[in-house]
Amino acid sequence: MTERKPRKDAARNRQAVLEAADALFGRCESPEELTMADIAAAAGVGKGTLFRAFGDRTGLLRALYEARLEPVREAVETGPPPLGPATPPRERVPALLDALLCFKLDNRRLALALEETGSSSPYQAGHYDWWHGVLRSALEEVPGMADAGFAAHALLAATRADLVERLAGREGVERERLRAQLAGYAARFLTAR
Amino acid sequence: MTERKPRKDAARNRQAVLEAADALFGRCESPEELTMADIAAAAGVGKGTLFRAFGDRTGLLRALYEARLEPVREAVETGPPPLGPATPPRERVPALLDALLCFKLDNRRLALALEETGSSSPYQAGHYDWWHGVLRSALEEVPGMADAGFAAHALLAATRADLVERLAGREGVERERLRAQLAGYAARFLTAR
DNA sequence: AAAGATACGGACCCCGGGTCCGTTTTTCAA
DNA sequence: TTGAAAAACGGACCCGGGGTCCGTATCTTT
Repeated sequence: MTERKPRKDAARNRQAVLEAADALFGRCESPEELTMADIAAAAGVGKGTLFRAFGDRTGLLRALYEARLEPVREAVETGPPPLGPATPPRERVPALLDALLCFKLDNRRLALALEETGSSSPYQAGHYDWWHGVLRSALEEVPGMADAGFAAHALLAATRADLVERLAGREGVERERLRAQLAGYAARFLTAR
Repeated sequence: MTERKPRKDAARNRQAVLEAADALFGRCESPEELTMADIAAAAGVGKGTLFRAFGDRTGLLRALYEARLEPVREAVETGPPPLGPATPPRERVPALLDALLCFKLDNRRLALALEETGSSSPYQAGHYDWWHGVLRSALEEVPGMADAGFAAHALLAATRADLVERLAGREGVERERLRAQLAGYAARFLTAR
């Protein structure tokens, strides 16, 4: 047993930081102008505390992201159709992509901040592998689907945070239109052969 | 006439920097550990010179990238099939994607460095818009293709530098296999309906 | 050849991520 | 209840890298 329950103040501060950061990311324009010191200040906490709780900037971003993602993850793993595991693949694949797109739209700044951290992100954040695994297995069940692994990567790439930011942000494409476009793209891919 | 021809030493130094940086990016492991000071030193030049010539880090990266891309650009704009403009779209689209993939494979570090600069890159680097324009017009000529603009974005996303880095680098997928996978993906998308 | 224009280069500035350590709070056993 | 050990606090501090500045060197032009 290497688990020791954290001290009360530590838990409280961790929570405060999470909430403050969450709020700040929602407010700010671009995520890289949001400094660790800012977040610490907003949470009423010292920088040391922040780094002790999350290790580094990436750690904090990941924790935030993970918390936000949790409901989606649950819906995908144990929820009802069209997201849950009981859905037939031709229906589930677009549903997964749509859920991911909506998630990125709802968490633009955060996803952006996380995906542009260090080299070969977001491919080393745990959730990517999870998404890839789920999508891949769904694709594998589609008759005539070759290279489901690569296809999963390629489809996921269509929801990259910076692409979403460009389309929804800079070009002003509305949410529903973007969802429709992605759905159309996925549908075309799925109906092939 | 705002054009004035540059002084001889300026031109020489610019060239030296370009060559030094090019060599260094080929050699180094990950691009973010390659500092401006390093490049200046390798080129036998002061930091000031480097920044005067290229503005900032991104400027240098762009100049390098542009120089490397030039031949490809030419092949696409005025070359013979399957890359050139005379190619029928169903053949040209995969050819374009393959050329882009090969380019990224041949310039992994550089592409990586450029794509992870600042927020919403690489979508603000000029060459992206160019690729997107070319691919989009090719797709528009495919019968039954809806939303060619989005499709172009999505297909381009499948060649993102960090994805290529993960597949070719971390997972060790060989060049030919990766090309085949991308080709298969594109083919499936194109033959739909 | 000499002066005006342009470029050089490295010391210097700034800012943000990350660390350190003296102080404070919590925990827990006696 | 208490006191001492363990854990957390927080902000001054460090460091490295991008970018600037300006006195000096080089080129260009007449």
